[in-house]
Amino acid sequence: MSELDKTYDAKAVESRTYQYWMDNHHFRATPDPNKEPFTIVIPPPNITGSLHMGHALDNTIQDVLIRYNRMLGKVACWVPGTDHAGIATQTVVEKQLKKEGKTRHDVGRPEFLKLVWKWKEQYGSTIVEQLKRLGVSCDWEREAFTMDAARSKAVREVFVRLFEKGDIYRGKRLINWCPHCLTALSDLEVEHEEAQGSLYYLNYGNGVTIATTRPETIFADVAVAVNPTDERFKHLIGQKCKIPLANREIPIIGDEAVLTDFGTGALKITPAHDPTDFEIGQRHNLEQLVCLSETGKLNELTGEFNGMDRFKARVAVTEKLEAEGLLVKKEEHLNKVGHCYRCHTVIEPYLSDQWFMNMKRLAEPAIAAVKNGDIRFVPERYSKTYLAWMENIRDWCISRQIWWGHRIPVWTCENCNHRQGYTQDPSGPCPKCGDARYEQDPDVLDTWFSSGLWPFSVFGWPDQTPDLKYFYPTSTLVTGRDIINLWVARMIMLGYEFLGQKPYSDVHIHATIMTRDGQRMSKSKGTGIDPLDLIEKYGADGTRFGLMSQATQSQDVRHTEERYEQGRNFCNKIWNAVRLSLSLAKDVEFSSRPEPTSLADRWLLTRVSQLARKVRGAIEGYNFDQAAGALYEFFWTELCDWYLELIKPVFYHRQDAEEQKRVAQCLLYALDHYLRLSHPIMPMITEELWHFLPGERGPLIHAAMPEPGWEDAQAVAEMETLQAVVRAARNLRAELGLLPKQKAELCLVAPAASRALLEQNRPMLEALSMAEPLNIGQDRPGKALSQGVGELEVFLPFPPDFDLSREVKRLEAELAEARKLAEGTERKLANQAFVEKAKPEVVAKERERLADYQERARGAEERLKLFTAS
RNA sequence: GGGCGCAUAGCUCAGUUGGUUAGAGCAUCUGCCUUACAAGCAGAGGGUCGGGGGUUCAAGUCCCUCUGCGCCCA
Repeated sequence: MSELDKTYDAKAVESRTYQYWMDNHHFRATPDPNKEPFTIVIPPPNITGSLHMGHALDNTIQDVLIRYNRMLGKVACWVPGTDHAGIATQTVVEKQLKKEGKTRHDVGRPEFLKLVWKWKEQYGSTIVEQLKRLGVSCDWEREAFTMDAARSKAVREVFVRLFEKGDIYRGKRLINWCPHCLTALSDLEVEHEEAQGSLYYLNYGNGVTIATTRPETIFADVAVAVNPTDERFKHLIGQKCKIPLANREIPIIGDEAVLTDFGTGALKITPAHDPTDFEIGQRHNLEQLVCLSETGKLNELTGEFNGMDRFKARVAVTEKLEAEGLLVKKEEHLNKVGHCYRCHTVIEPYLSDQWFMNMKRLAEPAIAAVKNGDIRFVPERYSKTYLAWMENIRDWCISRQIWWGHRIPVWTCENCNHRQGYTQDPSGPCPKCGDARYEQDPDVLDTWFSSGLWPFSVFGWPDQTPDLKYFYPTSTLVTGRDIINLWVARMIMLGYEFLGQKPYSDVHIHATIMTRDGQRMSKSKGTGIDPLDLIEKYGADGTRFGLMSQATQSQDVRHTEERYEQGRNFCNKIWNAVRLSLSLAKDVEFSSRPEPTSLADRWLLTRVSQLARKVRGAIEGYNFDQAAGALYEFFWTELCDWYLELIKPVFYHRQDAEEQKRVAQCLLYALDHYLRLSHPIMPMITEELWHFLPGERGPLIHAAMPEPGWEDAQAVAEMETLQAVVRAARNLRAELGLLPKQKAELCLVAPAASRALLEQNRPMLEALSMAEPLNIGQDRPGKALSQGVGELEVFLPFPPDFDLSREVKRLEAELAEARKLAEGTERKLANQAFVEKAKPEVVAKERERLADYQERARGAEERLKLFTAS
């Protein structure tokens, strides 16, 4: 293999590595009965979308899981795909038409759909291409689209089966209507926002004053309701009052749903325009009068206001009421108003014929699954969000009055009105009357209907494909909390209903990435961050590392660019350290069983093993920040700052070929393990470097994930002592203002027992603390700076003109600190309750600590005497 | 109104089941282009863990309460 480039070029590394994987089909997942599957279905991004930070985080997590499990030897299958995004896509194409001065009705349904498909072919894969820049290892040969033939087949099958069971039905109900998009929406597609409005008090005669936020709907009033327990009004129940302006008499009824402390306690009932009123109306068998049109304008029922927009009408009606003296008063009022999730228009509760799915029955097994742990939310708290929704679930309005989407597969006979669902377009006569004229329902299905089938539709269901048998149920779903009910809940319900099994075992809900000041990122406000810009600046591996280092189990993380910069710097560090290592280990063969002879080697390999344990545990527990943190700490601090520095003398200043080989093999072994452990998070740089290591190397993407192995606790303890000595020496050198390369005499004073350790590691100590000469003994030198390290002491002799008072001050501080700690510990141990009640090992530890503090205090005191005595 | 979450160094965040002197990155200060890396090296400073109360031998961690912020559901 050729030489490693002198500088790390993320762009070059990333494009050639990704190409290498693609060319060799390394992402392909094929069922293998001898192996365990590990499966993830991607949350399909909208074809209208472009990559944002949420996608970047979501997909990096999925890629980490997929790559990790692939390296565990499983058949890792990550199915990618996109969602047709009904309203969003239709709107995009309608906007295009509008530029030509046309509407979709001008071109007609078939022609319009052709245009949408054309748009999809042209732009629909933008986001998929952007995902590839992140380095994700989806099995691209499995790419699915919610409206392709296979997915459409699943949609029809599900619809028809539920329709035939009676679980999908048509009904006239109060639904959420968007007067701008001109379609029904489900409850979950309405965003409630607080808005400052007014509460109008209107005189309805007969001593009744009602309070309403919507005076423009009085024309559709059919009753006034009071609470039957309300002493003020109960005598009026059964009497009548009169709608102002409309001058229509309506009954006064009693209903427990009326709140006595809201407004006046009397409520006008408009069943066709308010959900609460609708229910009250049903209980009392009231008429449902409609006073608004589909576009939110008042209709002929309102007389002179006919044709006026609902918000203008609110003002106009109020003015007229006031003019006629029927407006009693007007108060400021804060209320929650529903808005369309797509266009932000105020939603109108609207009486309309729609298709609904009965959810109660479907919800049962889905609730049980989460309660009994069959499906696990990580973090666990999100199961509450899910259960709260599911346990109060209402029927799902699944029909949309748009054209782009899965058209409802129900045909109605024009002759006998017989309705039938068809999995394939009907070709024969009506099964009821034999008439050949029937028409398909014009509506399409809610987009979430098809995404709800995603975990099995992507494997070819309803066909019993080998893929379906092997990969379903999938392993983990990774998504954001905003679509737990919208999407996750529906997948679980439909999974149990049609496959009789859960769609996945784990649902990992990751944090939402917010702006720096904690706001939701928004395209319209321009506060969004484009992940592609980050990739451009910091590389995909650097960006991924930055993302993972922030991937905690908290609710939100605020975006700061420093994390990605850290990721980039880290990649650069890895690149350079590998470059140095390869130069040191030149011509050395790789060994999977190196001989860790020196203390440093034993320590390093122990740390490698511990790292493997940490990384595996962290990824398996969805603690990606911990995995990233452990990888960073090991590599930067332990491998680079310590190990590489202390083996340099072996190669630069000593000529022992055997020693060099042993050390190089330990180093290569550590790198080999390290690249494998960090591959899931930083796949491209690691794959590239992997091939530069000596030895037979297949693709890293399919290499085995290291397991914890050989460990030597004593080596770690000894190494920690030596590190402390070196730190103390450097500290003292800084105190004296010595330049880094300036050698200076250093004295280490230690009891005989620890002196052996120091002697054995003399070269390391000399090199890392620039000591020359290095004296190891038991006598304290006179005029020297000093610092205690456990039972050891480090002395740095100083020149004659050195200001003693400074060192005295330093030692006094050291003494005071040690005494303070010792006293605190003494107090603790003197407390009988502590000694009796605390666990024995805690007490024992505290005793050890006390001895250590006392030792330190004594040392500092004695060293201080060296100055003050003379 | 109900539910969930957050508040720890100047900034962004870690801190397992309560148990060393509460950590990291960035920023700051000092000194270094030391033959892998200035996207770097060595050293340093910086926190009464939002306020109050409680449980406990022991609380950043558990309980209650208040304040501020965010999200979800009605």
